[in-house]
This record gives sequence, structure tokens and C-alpha cells, in this order.
Amino acid sequence: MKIGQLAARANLNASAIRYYEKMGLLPSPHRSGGQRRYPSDALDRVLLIRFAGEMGFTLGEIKLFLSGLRDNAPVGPRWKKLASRKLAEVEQNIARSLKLKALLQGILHCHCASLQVCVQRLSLSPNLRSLSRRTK
Amino acid sequence: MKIGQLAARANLNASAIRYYEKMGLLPSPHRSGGQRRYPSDALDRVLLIRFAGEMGFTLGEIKLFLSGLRDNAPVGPRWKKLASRKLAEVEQNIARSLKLKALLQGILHCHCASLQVCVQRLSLSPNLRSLSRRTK
DNA sequence: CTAAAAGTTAAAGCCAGCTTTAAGTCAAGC
DNA sequence: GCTTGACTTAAAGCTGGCTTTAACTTTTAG
Repeated sequence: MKIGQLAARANLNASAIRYYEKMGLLPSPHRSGGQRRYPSDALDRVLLIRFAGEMGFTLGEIKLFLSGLRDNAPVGPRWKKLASRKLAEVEQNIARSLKLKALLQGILHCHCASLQVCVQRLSLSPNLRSLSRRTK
Repeated sequence: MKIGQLAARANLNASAIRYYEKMGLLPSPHRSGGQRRYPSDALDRVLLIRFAGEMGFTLGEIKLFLSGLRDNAPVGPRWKKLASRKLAEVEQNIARSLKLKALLQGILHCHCASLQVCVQRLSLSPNLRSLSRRTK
């Protein structure tokens, strides 16, 4: 299979496939006249990568658990550890989003004179002091 | 107030304040000897910006609704529109995260022979075909 | 045989929201 | 008056996950 066909089947660009290879997520396939030829199971691998990506794993993390993944290897402890860490992240994200939702609804339904009053009335100001600077 | 003090009170870097100004979110204050001097209510504005940012609004969106925000202006229809759009986004994010959580738990608790089997067993493969290419 | 389509590479570009850097100017304490 | 710290600017850098570009080669259809 040529790269374009693989890409079409996985519904992504050929450049993404090359990128995965460069990042070490896909083994470099053998070539015919300089062009990549993929075995058919490469599609599964690509789909698995996309799936993990959709689950919020970074390419680095995916590379980590793929590197220990043989044909029919069992779901290993390394993967389980990564997955439970990711699960915690997802749960945090959910909690945070629920708070956000409540805040937005609160402000949407309020009849305060101004946004600033709203924010104060919802006791958000104290929160504000603790925000940001997260990058340091 | 000098920029450093404002930054300290808002708990962010002076560079962020300058960035907000450059992006049109903060009015450029008058200067003494080339240096910015802020009125005390600038802090409220900065905190409001941060707050909105934490709620998931982009700086562009924040600029939009700040541009119609006077001292004690009522919570305007423009802001309401933006907020309800954002609310929908947040709700989508929650729904998506809940799915992710279920998937991760499913895989974590399964006893499949391999990840690939897991993914297939959880009927994820069909989903996979419809993923990505979102940037086009 | 030829032209177009698809493949190749390395390197640069994109997005947001800043931070960092470089090379200066200004303010405050002793 | 001098040092140190805070301020100024424009421009470049950072993160991640690719895409785009440019210049070129290979394959394929007619």
C-alpha cells in the first residue's frame, strides 16, 4: 500500500503519516524506488494512534506505550499506568468544565448591573487572585 | 500604579499586561517618563480578562465584549450571546470528556488479549474512520 | 512517450498566549 | 552620584501536531 492509500483509509493526510514516522510512532516501511510501501496492518497501527490521540494522549505518550506493543501483546502495566494517569486528567477536566458551566449559567441568568458586580456577587474575585502564572 | 505592581496584584507577568494592551484588551494608560502608570481600576479590568480567559474565552472574544463594557454597563446582549455560545462549547467538551472517561475505564478494566482487540471489542474502529481531518 | 498525479526531502509556517532576549532608559535608595 | 532594580521596545522563541512550501523524482494513465 502506498502512503496516499494508507492516508485515505485512515482519513488523514500523507504528511501526518510521515510525521508519525519521523516521531517514531510508526516503523519506517520498506521502499520501492524510494517510495514507502506499507503492509496492510499498518492501517491498524495508524488507527490506534489516532484513537489514542483522540483520547487525549500526546504523541510522546502514544510512542511510549506503542514501543512495548507487539502484535498481540497483552494490555501491559505500562499502558495501564498511562491510562489511569490520563483518566485522572480527564476527570479533572470534567470537574473544571462543570464549574465553568455553572459559572456561565450563573452569569447568564443574573440580573446584575454589570459584569464586574456579577463576578463579585458570584464570589469569584478571590479565585481570580489564584489564577494564572501556571506556566512558571 | 506601575506595571510591576499591577502585575503582582493580578498575579501575572508584566509582559502579559503589555501583551493585553498590544492586543487591544487594555487601553494604553498615560505615562510618566515613558513608563506606564495605571489607575487603580485597571486591576479589575485585568482580573476580568483573566477570569474570562479561565472560562475558556479567547482573547479575541474577550476583546469583543470588553469593547462594549463601560464602567457600570449592564450585562449586554452581546456578552450574553457570546456566553451562551461558550456555554454550548463547554457542554460539548463535557460530553466528549465523559465519553473519553468511559472509554478509558472500559479499556482499563478489560481483559482483552491486546489493545487492538480491546479497541475492536469496544466498537471503536468505526469511530476511528470518522476522526481527524478536522483541520480541513 | 508524455503529462499529470503522487511520491520524496528538509525546513519553514501556523495557532494562542504569552515569555524571553537584547539593548537600552528610568527611578529609587544609599 | 552611583548602583541596582524596574521599566521600555521590537522581535524571536516556545508548545504540539501537524501543514505547507519548494524543488525534485517516481509512477501511472492515455
